[in-house]
Amino acid sequence: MALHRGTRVYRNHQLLDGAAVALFPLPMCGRFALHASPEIVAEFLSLDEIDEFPPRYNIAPTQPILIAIGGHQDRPDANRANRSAQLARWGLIPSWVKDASKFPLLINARGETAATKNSFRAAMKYRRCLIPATEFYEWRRTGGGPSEPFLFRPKFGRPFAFAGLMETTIDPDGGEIDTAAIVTTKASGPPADIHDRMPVAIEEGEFERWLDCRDYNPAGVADLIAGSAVRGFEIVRIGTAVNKVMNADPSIQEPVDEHPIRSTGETKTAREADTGSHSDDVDQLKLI
DNA sequence: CCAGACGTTGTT
DNA sequence: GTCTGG
DNA sequence: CCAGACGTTGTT
DNA sequence: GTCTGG
Repeated sequence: MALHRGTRVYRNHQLLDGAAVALFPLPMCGRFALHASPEIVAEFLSLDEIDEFPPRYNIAPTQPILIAIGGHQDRPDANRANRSAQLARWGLIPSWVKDASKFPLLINARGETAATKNSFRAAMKYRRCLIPATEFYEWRRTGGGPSEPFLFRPKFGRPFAFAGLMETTIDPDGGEIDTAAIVTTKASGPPADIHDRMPVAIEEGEFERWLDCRDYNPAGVADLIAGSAVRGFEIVRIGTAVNKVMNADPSIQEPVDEHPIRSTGETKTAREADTGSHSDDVDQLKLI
């Protein structure tokens, strides 16, 4: 690990007059939830079948996550995509890695560069996947104080899907291990107030294209990443209980404030529309 | 040619 | 400060 | 992503 | 396996 750490420092800096200076300003998604029923998720992803799974409110790196793969309609009778769901460890391990313990945890892949990186190139070309979720979490770093957690949730009750990359590797015991990472891009709109990076979400109408690695190469899906916007979400500040992975019950999602501090999308939130409470939040309402 | 990295986020 | 575990 | 460890010798 | 640095 010392090697990697040293390398990172070296690559991000350049020696000028003997002093290390940053070459460029280094401007995510590290936690999410999935508590829709398996039936809803299967319908959402057009899966023929799906195993049971429990509701999870605090999914963290290294844990198993549900992913959907496949998608080319190679069955003549298929009007629904030929997809399947399975579990993968969150933290992608490239197939050529000999000792995963000496390799950093790749929970995110930068969408801007993933197609050219050794670690992601093959997955970007051959093993794109979707990662269903019902909410995700982001932390806002404040000056010196503790970071504040925020919940990003769709304004209308439906799951969404992250753009994911999947890889299969062989563990020391000879067993196959499937791993996955979430694709990220530069944050824009309201999410940018929380964090510089955000996960890429794929619209339902584009599931097929993202998953179909036979007919669409990385260039053929680049627009899904570049044009990604986290639309139709509201962003609410939540308590710090989410910080601890052990805290995994629904209460960790309870808002701290009365209203969402931000909303993404074209209109005011459903919640505000229902209650008619515009008030202080309206001027903070920003559109993507 | 061989050796060694292969990544993201964040920080200052 | 840095690494590991979840 | 955050939280929590970060070590050795020896013993049960 | 493939790329970069030396």
